[in-house]
Amino acid sequence: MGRRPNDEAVHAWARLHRASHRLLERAEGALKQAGLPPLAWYDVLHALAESGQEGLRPYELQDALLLAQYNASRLLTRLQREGLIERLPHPSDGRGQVVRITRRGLALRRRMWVVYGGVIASDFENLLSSAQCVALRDLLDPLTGR
Amino acid sequence: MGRRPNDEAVHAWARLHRASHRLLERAEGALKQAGLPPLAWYDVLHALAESGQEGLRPYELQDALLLAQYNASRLLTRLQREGLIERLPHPSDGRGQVVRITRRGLALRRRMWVVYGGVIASDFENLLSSAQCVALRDLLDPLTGR
DNA sequence: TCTCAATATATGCAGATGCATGTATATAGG
DNA sequence: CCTATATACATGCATCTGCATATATTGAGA
Repeated sequence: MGRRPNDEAVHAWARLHRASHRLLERAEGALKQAGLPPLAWYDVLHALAESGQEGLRPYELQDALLLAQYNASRLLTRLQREGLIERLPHPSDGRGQVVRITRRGLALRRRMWVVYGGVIASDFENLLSSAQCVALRDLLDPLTGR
Repeated sequence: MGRRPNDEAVHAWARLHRASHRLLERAEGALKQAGLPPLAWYDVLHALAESGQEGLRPYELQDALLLAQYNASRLLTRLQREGLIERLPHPSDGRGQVVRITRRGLALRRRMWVVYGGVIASDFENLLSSAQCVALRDLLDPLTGR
């Protein structure tokens, strides 16, 4: 574990984080400029929309979105306060709850995707061919694993 | 700008950010566990060390590290408080200052690199061949530009 | 059934961040 | 030289985040 990384690795490492940082900044900026909430809200709404009316447990959202437990808890509180999600007590597990997206949440998700998807299209897809996207994905694949 | 991104792009986008997020989390975790300051401190110390005794203007650091102006200002305040850098009034530009790393700063940078470089080696270089690092870098290159 | 460790979620507090704005100096145009 | 605008940096305030810890419930085993 105490090894020294070689130059190629260090440069690739730096570029990876720089690219990610810049792109996220763009996306956040575009959302803000459109008067919309931050990306994290979209991620939650998207995951919940995909889960259908089954909804998700908060800990499932944590895992899916790489959120810290306390961040998930408070993020859900904010979304709930805006009427974008609902939190129901879990029928069989008294410790937990089930989170579901509301119609308002679905509507906001759609409005956010117009902006968010637009950034992905113009600032990302625009600069990479489809094959490059696949190649990038394959290269990053081993890094994503846990 | 209002276009819809295709699937390959969306997946690659997601993986890029997920990989970056996970790796940074690892690095931050390793530093914290070693009782060392966060990555942002390393980035500043590294940039200043590279700049030699010339030092850098705060706005140069902002550009190099993609920091918001107010973040840079406060980050430098913290580093200064710990004696890791010094801020001198700029000789010819009365608005500005010159930031230089101290010997303490150089020493901390070295200690941080042992841990940080170790993470890069084990969690990144370990999973990608040298050629893959180069390929990754090339793919990300167009995304880095401004 | 009682106890204990593990799991699910929430929260107080301190520190970090974003946003708007403030202060000072520099530079360009008349 | 004077004024207007741009640049460099700092900061008050509200929000968000991390960290530690609290609360409730479940499940496994004695």
